[in-house]
Amino acid sequence: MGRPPCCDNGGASVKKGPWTPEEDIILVSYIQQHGPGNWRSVPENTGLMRCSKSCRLRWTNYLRPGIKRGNFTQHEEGIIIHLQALLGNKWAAIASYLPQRTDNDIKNYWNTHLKKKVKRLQQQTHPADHFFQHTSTATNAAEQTISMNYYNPSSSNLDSAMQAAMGYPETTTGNVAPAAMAVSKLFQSWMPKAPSPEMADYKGMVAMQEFQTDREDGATASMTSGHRFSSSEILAGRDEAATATTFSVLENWLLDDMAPGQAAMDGLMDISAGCCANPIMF
DNA sequence: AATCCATGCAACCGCCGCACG
DNA sequence: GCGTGCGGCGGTTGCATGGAT
Repeated sequence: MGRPPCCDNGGASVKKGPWTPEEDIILVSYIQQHGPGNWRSVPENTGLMRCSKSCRLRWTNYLRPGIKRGNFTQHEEGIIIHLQALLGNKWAAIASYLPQRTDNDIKNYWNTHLKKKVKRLQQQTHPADHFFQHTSTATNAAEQTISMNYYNPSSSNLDSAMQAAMGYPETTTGNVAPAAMAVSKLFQSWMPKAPSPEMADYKGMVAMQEFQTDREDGATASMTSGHRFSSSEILAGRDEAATATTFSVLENWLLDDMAPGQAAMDGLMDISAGCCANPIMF
């Protein structure tokens, strides 16, 4: 006996396709009353003819307070490129470092913009001299970032150190995959210190206390921004924030407010140097 | 003006991991 | 230990839009 479909909604037909403003309002007002979560009950309690997954997705990707829409900044672009190089297509993990952006947004942006940019630069870059040539002549931070991360610096210090730290055999030096895996594993161990989705929600709460959202949908905007979170909700969020404020060097680097290009370059250099000097600390 | 094509983005689908009984 | 249900994630699709021909 297989699992029943998650979205049969009690046998009623499930609506698909774009959400209407009316549906958005119903969903937002329900979440304002009950909070996000228990998505299974949302269609049942609201009368929305939508799959629970669809409700969750609509909330997290579009309706949730604090979401920043529109063009990505060069700084954000650099962060995404760096993290994609480190983590691979772990969009949720990457999004946790950009709380105002959704994983879907980041994924879309990568697929439509950054992937092409990376590919183009990979094709342009020559193996022998890519490193110094591109770090000195690339026209912006993102391109520098791409060339730093995507052109496999065979047997780079970073790769070697990572392989040593993670116990990879020396023979794998030069093969980017094990090193990338090692970096990924290390990064995963840091993930708990990264801003969590709940933390992102908390930031959203605070943001919504202070600003009127500029969302195009006026009705939805007024409903979401009109809500004021209770002091206990904010304090709960603040407690979590306190546990999340111990940033690692890498996080400081990623979230640094200095010029994006310089921050990315300096950060990468520091990490490489630190890692090679003392892989354990890294 | 009509058609074609590329692009961007919202939403869907299928799989996986975890919690729970 | 096993089955089930749910939430979450990543890949993919389909539609709307705008530019090119």
